[in-house]
Amino acid sequence: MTKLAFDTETKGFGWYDGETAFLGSWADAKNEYVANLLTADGAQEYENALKSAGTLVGHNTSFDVHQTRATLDYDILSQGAVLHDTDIKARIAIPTGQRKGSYKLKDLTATFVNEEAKAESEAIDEMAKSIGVSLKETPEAYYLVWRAYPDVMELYAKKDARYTYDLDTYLDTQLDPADQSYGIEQEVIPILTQAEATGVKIDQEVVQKLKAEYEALEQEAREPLIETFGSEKALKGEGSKQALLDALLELGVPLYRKTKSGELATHKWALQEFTEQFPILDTLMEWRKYDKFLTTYINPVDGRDVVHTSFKQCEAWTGRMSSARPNMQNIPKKAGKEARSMFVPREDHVFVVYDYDSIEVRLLAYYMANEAYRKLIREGLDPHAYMAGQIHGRPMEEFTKENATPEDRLLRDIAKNTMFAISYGAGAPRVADMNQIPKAEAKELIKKIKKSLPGYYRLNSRIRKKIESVGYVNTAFGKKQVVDKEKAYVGLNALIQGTAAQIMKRGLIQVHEATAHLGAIPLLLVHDEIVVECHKDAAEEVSALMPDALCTAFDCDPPLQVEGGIVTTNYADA
DNA sequence: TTTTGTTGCCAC
DNA sequence: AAACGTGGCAACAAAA
Repeated sequence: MTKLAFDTETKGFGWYDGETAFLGSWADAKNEYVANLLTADGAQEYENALKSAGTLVGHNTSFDVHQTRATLDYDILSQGAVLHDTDIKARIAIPTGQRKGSYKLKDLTATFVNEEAKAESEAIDEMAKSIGVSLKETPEAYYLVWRAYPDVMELYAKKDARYTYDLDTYLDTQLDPADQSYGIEQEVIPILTQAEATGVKIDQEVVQKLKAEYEALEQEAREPLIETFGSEKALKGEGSKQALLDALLELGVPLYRKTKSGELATHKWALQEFTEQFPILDTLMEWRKYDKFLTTYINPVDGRDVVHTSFKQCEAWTGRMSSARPNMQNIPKKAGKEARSMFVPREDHVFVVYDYDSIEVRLLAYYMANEAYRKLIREGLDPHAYMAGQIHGRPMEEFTKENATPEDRLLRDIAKNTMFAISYGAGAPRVADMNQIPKAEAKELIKKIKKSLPGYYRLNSRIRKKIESVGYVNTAFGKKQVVDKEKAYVGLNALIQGTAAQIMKRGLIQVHEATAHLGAIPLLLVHDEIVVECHKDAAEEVSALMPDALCTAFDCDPPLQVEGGIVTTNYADA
């Protein structure tokens, strides 16, 4: 079976809104081809070419699959061809940190395969300018450029397919055989594509209810603010940042924290310590919350039946995924968790939701290789209660969820927060902030926790040495996590988070393998959480299969564990 | 005018 | 001694 590289030229990102493709191009080992997808003949020719391939290579393949499905009503995934993606392959073979420059097709090609690629993207820019459109602003600009200069655009479309083919060939020589990462990514591609294509159903009734509710809350918070500040200039509109600052200083709020650029900061960390003396600050923070809720979470779903997010499989250098347009990975859970109730299963369907239980802590225990700490977690004891016990020199039982007094419960939570912060490489100032304790105390806390983690120093110095000598650490699956030598303190985080991200991807693959025959479709991936949609009749079976599929993604001591189950109502109840 | 940067804040 | 990591996005501000 032949290998083909393929590409589509499109009118925009909104394939689900009819912003379809107008050109399809493809390349085999020798030749390049292009077809006008707006004609029946061209569309057929493109479809036939795709169908003939045993291996298909794209750059950001998911997007082209969506475009092809939307334009030709032909689903590449149904054909069973092996899919490759040069964007993802490049990010594995030449990791972020090692590569300077972007992972765009033409940039990669110019660096590794053919220098003239760079000139072409500039030439398209020029053509766009000559007809007065901006490629950045309006994706439809590509269409307009094609209409104005069809021959040139068609030539470039063919070249894109050629570049993709040649880049793929080159990248194959750069993949490290000891690194399993690309194989994992490759299997994830079609699963994510299906998730994007299916999308998540929105309950408009709930959207409208929440919208009205939050608009009222916003109004309610706004009034006292306007009264105190003298006008609404301090809230929104031109000059509002300065106006707010002026108003707060006028009130006598002794702001002192600085932003990155040296201005006085007004973020919640800067405000919270003065709320007792100036209750209006609480109102301000509330108002911001309502405003954020409306603009960021309500707007993108207002009036939509289904949202189709776009997953970026390897965007983060740690290997984590990200989600955009809209970002489905930062829907509020604590602050305004009602937002999640807008996302619902389709009729007669349910969500089956599972997430890995404390995966970072488990991986930390695994890597520290200390039997006592491993055992603690293996036996299901609370590692944060243990840590609180170590810090305060008391038995851990006094800090467990069941036994702890409210004060001790607080101490346990501080220990927990600090654990997370440490694994992210945080220093004393940040720990002091998040726990609302003095900096000196935070420093002491960090020290005690590190000392109570048997094997922590050994692990950390091993990671630092590795970074200093080769510039990266390897995840459990061999992925290179390039770490700046100046910032070696993030090495532990790179290892833990990178490994966790890959476990999630393997879990996703196994869940798909185990449940696809039941009609289950993974819809959302939120770092350590997976949301699958399936018919209610299949729910029990899917739910029974998922824990094992997820937990066997990586064999470690202590073993992985998940929690979750069936949700019939909405995402908020997960 | 358009583009790019900054601030603040949501998630894990 | 000091250092929190990864993202996306809205709104505003400044530069081109």
